[in-house]
Amino acid sequence: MSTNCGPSGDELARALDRLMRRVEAGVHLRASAIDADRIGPLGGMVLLTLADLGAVPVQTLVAMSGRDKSQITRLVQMLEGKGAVTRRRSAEDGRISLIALSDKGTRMVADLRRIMASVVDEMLAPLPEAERAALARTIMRL
Amino acid sequence: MSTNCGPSGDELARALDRLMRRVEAGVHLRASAIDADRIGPLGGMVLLTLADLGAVPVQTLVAMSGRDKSQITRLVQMLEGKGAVTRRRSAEDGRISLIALSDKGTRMVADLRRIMASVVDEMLAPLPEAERAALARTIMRL
DNA sequence: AGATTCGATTGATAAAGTCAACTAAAGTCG
DNA sequence: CGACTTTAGTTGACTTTATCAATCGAATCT
Repeated sequence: MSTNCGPSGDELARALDRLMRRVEAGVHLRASAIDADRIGPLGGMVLLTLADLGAVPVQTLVAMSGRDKSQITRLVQMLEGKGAVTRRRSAEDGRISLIALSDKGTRMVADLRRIMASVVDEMLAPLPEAERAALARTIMRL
Repeated sequence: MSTNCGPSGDELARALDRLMRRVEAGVHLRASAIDADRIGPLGGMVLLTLADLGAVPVQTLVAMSGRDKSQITRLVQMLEGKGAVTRRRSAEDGRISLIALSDKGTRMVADLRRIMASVVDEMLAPLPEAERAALARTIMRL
């Protein structure tokens, strides 16, 4: 498959890994500031996913997060308890309960994104503006 | 300077966040395949950090990971128990114990990187080769 | 020296994650 | 239709990971 990829594939993965570790650590350090509602990192991840996808069944959140379904069930219960998400039964399929952001959840996502943006900004500060823009365009294409 | 940044800063953060969530989920799903030695995701993170930095005190790993020092202490004990890292007291400062990869740990890092690279490759497959190279160059500059 | 700071570790406890068993709604096929 | 299998989601028991305060010993500071 990747026969003519040369060494760049490995290099890229390594660089991306390093970047991700830095972002991860940065986010983790600011966790207490970020996570005022105590929804945890996975909770934040799920809210962001919901912001991307709209109302989805639990199983979609399972697929997008790669976690166990029981964990997602309990996480959604917690988020519902905190008023961050709402659920309604699907009309077509009675087994499915559709999860969506509430107004409060939407506000929480906005906060999350603001803080994430500040972490990323800080991390990408050394890059010239042009390159940052190019990076944004490239990544967004995925 | 950042006043005329426009929406790109936020967009970039959002795109990067989405990419990271995907990589995270991809890695999580392959966890059982990746993590033959059962060192956990944080264990892998620490090994990769050690591969980047060489022999470092525990507190450096704390700073790089953003976790609690006690957690890192126990993690290092576990990694030492599995033969992935070695430790020796610093000659200059007797409080510091320097952690470094063992031969086995180095092999584990190679494995980790190989699998990470395959996940990333798969994820970046839709990009044309030229853009992937540009991306690698940009990220490596950080 | 005595007090203090700093790197690292331990203990107790809370939170997150895992695995198997279970309920109920859909789909399958005689 | 009515037994069957499958699918979405939930629950229970349990393991692992993370957190927070307290501690220990080696440096540092008057």
